[in-house]
Amino acid sequence: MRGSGTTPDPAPDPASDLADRTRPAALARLLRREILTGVLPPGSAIKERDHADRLGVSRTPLREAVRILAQEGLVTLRPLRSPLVAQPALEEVLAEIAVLRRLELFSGELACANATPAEIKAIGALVAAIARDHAQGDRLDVFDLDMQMHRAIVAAGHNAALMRTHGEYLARLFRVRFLSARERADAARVLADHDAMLRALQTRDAALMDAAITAHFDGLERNITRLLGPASGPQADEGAAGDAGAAGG
Amino acid sequence: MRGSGTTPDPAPDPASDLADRTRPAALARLLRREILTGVLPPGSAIKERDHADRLGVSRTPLREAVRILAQEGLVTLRPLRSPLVAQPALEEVLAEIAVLRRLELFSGELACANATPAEIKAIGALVAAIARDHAQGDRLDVFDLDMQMHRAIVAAGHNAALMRTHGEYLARLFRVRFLSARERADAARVLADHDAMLRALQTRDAALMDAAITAHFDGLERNITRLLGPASGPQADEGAAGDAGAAGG
DNA sequence: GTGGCCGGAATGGTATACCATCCGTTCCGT
DNA sequence: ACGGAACGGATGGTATACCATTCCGGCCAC
Repeated sequence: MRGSGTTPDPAPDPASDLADRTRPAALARLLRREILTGVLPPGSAIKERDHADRLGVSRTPLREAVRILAQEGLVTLRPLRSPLVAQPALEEVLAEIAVLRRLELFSGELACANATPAEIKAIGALVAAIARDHAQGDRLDVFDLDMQMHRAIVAAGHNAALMRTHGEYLARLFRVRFLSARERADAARVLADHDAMLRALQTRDAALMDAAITAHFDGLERNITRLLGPASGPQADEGAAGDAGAAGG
Repeated sequence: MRGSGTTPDPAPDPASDLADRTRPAALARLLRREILTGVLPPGSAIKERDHADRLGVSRTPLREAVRILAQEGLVTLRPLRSPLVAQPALEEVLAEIAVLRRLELFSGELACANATPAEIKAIGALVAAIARDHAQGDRLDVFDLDMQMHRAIVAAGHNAALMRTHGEYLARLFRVRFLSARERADAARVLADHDAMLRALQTRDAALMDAAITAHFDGLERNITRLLGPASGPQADEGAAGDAGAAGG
């Protein structure tokens, strides 16, 4: 394409799937990563000129990238002022988790009703992969696979709108879910939840699915409340996610 | 043709307040209106140069406006090709309605738990206003008030994320909900549903709220399936919303 | 000493010129 | 006569110059 470009643009990104082709999407991915890993701390300004220059692109595509991140909730736009890296309060995060919970509960119902054998099989493979990687302590892979699994369940519901909205909430809560996934205390429960979800699909047991998802989200809310609740209100947890994610760079 | 002051105005941004002032937002509102009223029919291309010239702005803000509409689902973007006015299939519309139903069910639960007396009173006023206007045959006012009421219930749940996502779905389904609202056959049921919702709030009766919302959406799905199901598929219903939308206010 | 006003720098918003890609058409070759 | 490759127009994507607004620092008046 453009000879001069030489954007780093490497492959491994946990968050998004279809973003490969357009430049704003690639920039959004890059910035998203920097936000989620703490390179761009919450509350910091994203000046168009600076970052466009830094990334070797013009302001136009960078601007679009910022808009994408804004709609994902990772940055907040202010008229005539620099966009800021979002700094969601615990209350707002919990509100989003509550919605995500409902979305996944709905997905679970739909999946139990509509999932094809092939989809169930694929989800089973993901569950197995998660358990395997977890045994090896590969937290990042586990996190990625976990997200894939949840996406697969939603996809198995065969509701395009639900998939889209669910994906938005996953992106929005990426950081917070990452923080929760670092907690290994409840690993056994998480794996049990996954297993229950799989069995629910196999037996078309909507009630079991509901229970498993509920347990999963109860755990997530518990972790988040503990991690963000007491100490950190505004100034989140910088170093927390920093080392783990920064590896990609 | 449209009076300047009296925009029906789907107002798809319940959460973000800053939508009024910026130029792309204003352009998006304009284009949204043209799409929903059928001036820009589904499937038609939105050429940046043409519309920018027509509206007397440059391509840059118009481009942003198109992106806004794309995220609302009213237009579909294609890489390196003109954006198209979206042409959702019945299946996709039903999928979105299914999600909206879940969002409102959740809202209903939250509202029953968290609504303040003042909020309940305001919702009661809306219910009364709807009944009154309906008796006078003022369909457009009814439609607008109905949307306000649903928004108010969601707002009474005090979950900002839910309000935002709910607003997105309302905007996305604006046209289809409008079509349904034109049907007066089930008017009595609609009014009964509203009354039941209000009573549910007043008595904090989550089960009743659930039943009322379910009935409401069953009716919506029935209407939509009947209206869009047999004949129209791809080429929707142009003239339908065209003249009616003009009067709003 | 303090408060208000003014001016310049910084920065997002907009306009516009240029480039890359896609599509329809045409023209050549078989 | 038909098919494919090349040309040209149309159109979205990108870069960049310019404008408007905001913020901040310093100056002046009180």
